[in-house]
Order: sequence, then structure tokens, then C-alpha cells
Amino acid sequence: MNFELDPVIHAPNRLQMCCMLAAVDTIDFATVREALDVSESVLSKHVKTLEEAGYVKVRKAASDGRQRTWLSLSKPGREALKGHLATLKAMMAGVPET
Amino acid sequence: MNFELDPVIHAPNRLQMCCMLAAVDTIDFATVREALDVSESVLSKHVKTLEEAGYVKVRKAASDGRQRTWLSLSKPGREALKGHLATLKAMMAGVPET
DNA sequence: TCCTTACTTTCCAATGTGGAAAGTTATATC
DNA sequence: GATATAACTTTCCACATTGGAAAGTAAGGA
Repeated sequence: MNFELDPVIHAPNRLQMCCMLAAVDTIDFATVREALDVSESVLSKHVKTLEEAGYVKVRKAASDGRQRTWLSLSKPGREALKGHLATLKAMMAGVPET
Repeated sequence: MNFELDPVIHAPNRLQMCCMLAAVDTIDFATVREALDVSESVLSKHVKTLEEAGYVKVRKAASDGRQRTWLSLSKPGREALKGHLATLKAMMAGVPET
């Protein structure tokens, strides 16, 4: 068995973020930041990493006065996450009581 | 939700290794090394990391002439892995088609 | 005693991660 | 129109992790 985990996704904060994004259509920067409990600079860099991998799409839009950044998983991002989670599940498969 | 992933377990090679160990009672160094496809030095260091965390037990025993190193998950190691996998599953929970 | 096997440790380079602080940019407010 | 503020983005820096090569070690054979 060749378990290939995508390093872009596997980092804890990005994994959590990708799972959050996968569950919704779009979510804003601030909400993700609070969920991950990291600084703005750190989230900004993770978003950039995912964006450069083509996994996340970023849209800036001013909603009711204040500008916000909206994040969403791209199609390739969803596929990559699906593959990643499948790999994780395959690894877990042999572990008892899971 | 507070998703805490254990960094000792989360590293890809150690995660795979822990899952392998969880599935059996004992397994030898060489077999794990082949499965992970890493150098001896690297596996040795991962084993040490897990051993120092109290997650893995190492037993050296000569079986049929050649000395071998046998690895097994300790009770705390099993618990930690179980917790880690539970966290991963909780993260995945909201992801569609998983 | 020397050799071989099976790791272990050391050395070193490359990457990744995180926060603080400075920098940007698009609205509000005056 | 100038300035302030919010919401990120970039840069700077420190530190930890990861990996392989090479040197080191320990146990058993020839």
C-alpha cells in the first residue's frame, strides 16, 4: 500500500480549514481565523498556500460597509481533500475500535 | 470545536507507522521501514520520538541468528492514536461524500 | 580478531510554521 | 479631499521538523 498524504492539506490548520470549507459553499476569513485560533498573518499564509495549490478560491467583496474576504474550496480542492481523507481512512482501516 | 491533533502522531510517517502498529501486536523495524519507504536513520528517529512520548515500546531480540528490533504500541500509544483518529473523524464529519 | 548485520547518532541542508510588525487597500468619516 | 479604520498581506525573524549521508555502536559469526 502506498499511502500518499498531500502535504498541502495535511498540515493541521490547513486540514481543519479544508474540512470547514468542504462543509459549506463559502465562508469568510474572520470566521475561519477564529475557528483555527491563529493570527491573521498565519491564516493569510495558509490561504495563500492553498490558493497557490489551486485548492481554494478567494473572493474579496464588501458586504454591508466592510470589506471581507470569502473563501471557498475549488473543485480540485474538493477532489484533493476527498483523496486525502480517503487515504487517512485507508490508514485507519486496520486500527481496531475505530 | 477544539480540534487537537497530536503532533507526535500527526506527522505522515509516524501516523502510518502508528496505524500499522495498532493493527498488530508486534512488528519488526525492517518491515516498518519498507512500508514507510524511508532510510534507517529516519525510521530510527521516528521510533525514538514515539518511544520518548511513551507511545511505542522497543524490544531487541535475536530471532534465528540475526538481531532484530521489535516495535509495539504501548497502551498510552493506543489511547493517543485512538484520540487522534477520533479527532480526524470529527473533522471529516462535515465533509460530504466521505 | 575481523566481518557483517542492524540499527543509532551526528552532521547538515532544506522546509515549514508561527507571531509581530510594517505595509496595502478599500471604504467611512469629517 | 484628507485622514482614519478595518481587514487583510508581506516581511522579518526565530525555531522546530524532516530527511538522507556518513560515521558510530553492539551483538553474533566465521
